[in-house]
Amino acid sequence: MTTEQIERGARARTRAAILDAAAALWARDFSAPFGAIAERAEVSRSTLHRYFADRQALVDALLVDSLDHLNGADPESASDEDPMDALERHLRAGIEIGDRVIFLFADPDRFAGNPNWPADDSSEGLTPLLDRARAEGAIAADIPNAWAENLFYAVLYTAAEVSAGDVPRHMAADLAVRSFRRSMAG
Amino acid sequence: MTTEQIERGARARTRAAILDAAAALWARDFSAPFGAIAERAEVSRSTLHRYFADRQALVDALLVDSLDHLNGADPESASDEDPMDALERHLRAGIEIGDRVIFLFADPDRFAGNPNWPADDSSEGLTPLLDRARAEGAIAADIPNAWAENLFYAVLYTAAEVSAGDVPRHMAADLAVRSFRRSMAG
DNA sequence: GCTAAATGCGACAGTGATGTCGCAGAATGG
DNA sequence: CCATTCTGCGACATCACTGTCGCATTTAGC
Repeated sequence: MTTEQIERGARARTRAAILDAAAALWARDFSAPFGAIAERAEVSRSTLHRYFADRQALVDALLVDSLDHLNGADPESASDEDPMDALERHLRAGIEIGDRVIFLFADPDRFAGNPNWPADDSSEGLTPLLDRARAEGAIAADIPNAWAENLFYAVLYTAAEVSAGDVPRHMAADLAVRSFRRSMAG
Repeated sequence: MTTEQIERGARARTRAAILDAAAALWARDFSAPFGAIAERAEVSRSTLHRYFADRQALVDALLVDSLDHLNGADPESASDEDPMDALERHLRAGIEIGDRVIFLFADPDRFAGNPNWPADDSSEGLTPLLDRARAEGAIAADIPNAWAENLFYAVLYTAAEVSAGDVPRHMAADLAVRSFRRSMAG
């Protein structure tokens, strides 16, 4: 390969395959060993180590990659958009990349202390959208953000879960949206 | 100790303490080592091994114990009880034993192939209650059991999760009940 | 076709968890 | 008070995963 920083072509594809494999396995079992990830990605363990020197490197890379997926799959909402519609888009986008989301949120303190993990101050994440939705009455006043946000990801998680079974993904997504909207209603 | 099968007294308490410790740790990290569980249970690793010969033995014991908790904490509903009320009692009972529930349902195929894991045939688990609730109109006709059941445990999981934080347990339970009932409404 | 990069294979030592012991002290029950 | 049981401590071999090599082979670029 050339000396450029940004990988592309075959190398980028291999890297993506490894991240996909890691997300798929670590979503279910965060203790899945490197060997299993390599096998799933159809690379040798040696190659995996050439892309990611150690476990921490792969965890970090998958963390930022998953966050990119989550944000990138869902363009920022216009400030005049209905916040509940924005949440719905965010939910549907998340279901499309289920493994990444499960990896991110399966264990709430998996990335505690990781500099790449977004701090959960009130200006980040879902909070502004939830606040706006509550101001509009789409979320009942007595539902705290902690519950709304956790339930959001639980519903997302469930949809990703169910669509791995016999419920088609689009149907799971519809059910998820419907369940979340009704859950939040006052 | 005598030769009786059923343990009681101090030995039963030690056993229960170990199971509690395992549930608490494994709920967050299933790869938590035996040493950590022993420490949390305030027993030596040797003693832990005297109660449960190997990891699999403890996993199995915790599985059946958690299922017992889940079912036992919730007396069978009278057949004339409103099915949605029965589900609510089941949900509230589950939240009381959050760690056990998280341990049971954090990874849907953690116990795949385990003979103690209830087969998901339609005559078991929540299915009869869900069917009755749907017949009464408390659950919309177009919500499949797969979604209802998975969402039930997701809501339960979320309540257990949130009540480990700054939301008091009774409030989390109320939010969970409310969210589930509204999610299912037609 | 030639060169350089990328990959697979196998080996290696290091590490942490596991499961098994024996022994000595503490707790328990008659 | 004595015998039995339970427990903690530390040692031990074993195992699986990890991270690092060197070398041979394949692949890709010019």
